[in-house]
Amino acid sequence: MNLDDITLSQAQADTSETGSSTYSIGDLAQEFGVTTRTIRFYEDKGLINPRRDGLKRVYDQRDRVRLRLVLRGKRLGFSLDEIAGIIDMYDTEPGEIGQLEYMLRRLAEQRRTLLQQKKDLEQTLEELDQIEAQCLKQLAGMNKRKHQ
Amino acid sequence: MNLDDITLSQAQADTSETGSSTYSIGDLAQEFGVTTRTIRFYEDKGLINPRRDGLKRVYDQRDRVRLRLVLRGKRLGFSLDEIAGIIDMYDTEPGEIGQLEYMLRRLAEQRRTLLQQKKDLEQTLEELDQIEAQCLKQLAGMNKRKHQ
DNA sequence: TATTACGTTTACGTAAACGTCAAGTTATAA
DNA sequence: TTATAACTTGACGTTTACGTAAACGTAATA
Repeated sequence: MNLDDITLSQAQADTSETGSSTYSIGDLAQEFGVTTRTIRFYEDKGLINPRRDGLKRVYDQRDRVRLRLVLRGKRLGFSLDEIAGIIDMYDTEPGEIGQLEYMLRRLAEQRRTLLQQKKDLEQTLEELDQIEAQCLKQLAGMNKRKHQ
Repeated sequence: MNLDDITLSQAQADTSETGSSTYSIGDLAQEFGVTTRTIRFYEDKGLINPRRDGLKRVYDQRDRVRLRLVLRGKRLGFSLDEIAGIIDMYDTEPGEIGQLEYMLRRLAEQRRTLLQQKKDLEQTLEELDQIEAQCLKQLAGMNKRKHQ
């Protein structure tokens, strides 16, 4: 395979992070380990809005970042609706003063949720440690008897 | 209302954390802010197994702790199936050595998941901070102009 | 004794988040 | 030119996690 065989989309994808590269739906699906159906579904829910080249969806860096945010939100257990609300905060231009105050309240609420999660997370991790210690102790005991 | 009006279940519930008190399904529902339907559903999924007094479900401390674990798992975004797997680790008596090693592998995997979540969480919190700073800056600018 | 409160099972309904065809278009490779 | 790969839009199916309604039992209260 020589250089002429490299497709345009592959070449552009290869500019990686830096340039204003674009991606096909398949590119993103592969990169993030999701199906194209999933990505289209997110578009349906208004989470991503790629440009079109004819019919085909063309994703740019901004779309890619949005997808990354969606997937991170999912790993944190948020619903797509909640994620939509969160991502909106990322790139909403808040015009009036009321909007700003509303946004600050939402930020505070979101922070509360995340801090509760952090507590839950740390408790769970501690408990895992205890269980693991128990297991190792048991295992050590069994090895001892085996070697007697 | 005098002391004779206090029902047995209320009196027992009042021994709070210490004693080997029992609870009705309604008691737990109220304490944890879920519906009785939810609690029965968790039982259906094998997450809780209360004793019975005739037909009525009677929950003890162990059941209560289990419910607490389920709800914490939910706040962390796990499915009920995943939660079942996690809770099982809490009170499984691992007899043989193979079981122990299997459990250690599961613990390690669970830890990986939680640590990824922690990363996601901290990133998100940082970004919230940035957005909030932006908001406050905007707001400060608007107040300045207003007082000129 | 009738009502109210709380409990039970059974069963159908529902929203979310996709999976899975089907049927067609477009561009590149053989 | 034909086949293959990647894309498109429906549209129906599926799993999860309950909600909701029906129809009934039981126990304390008015």
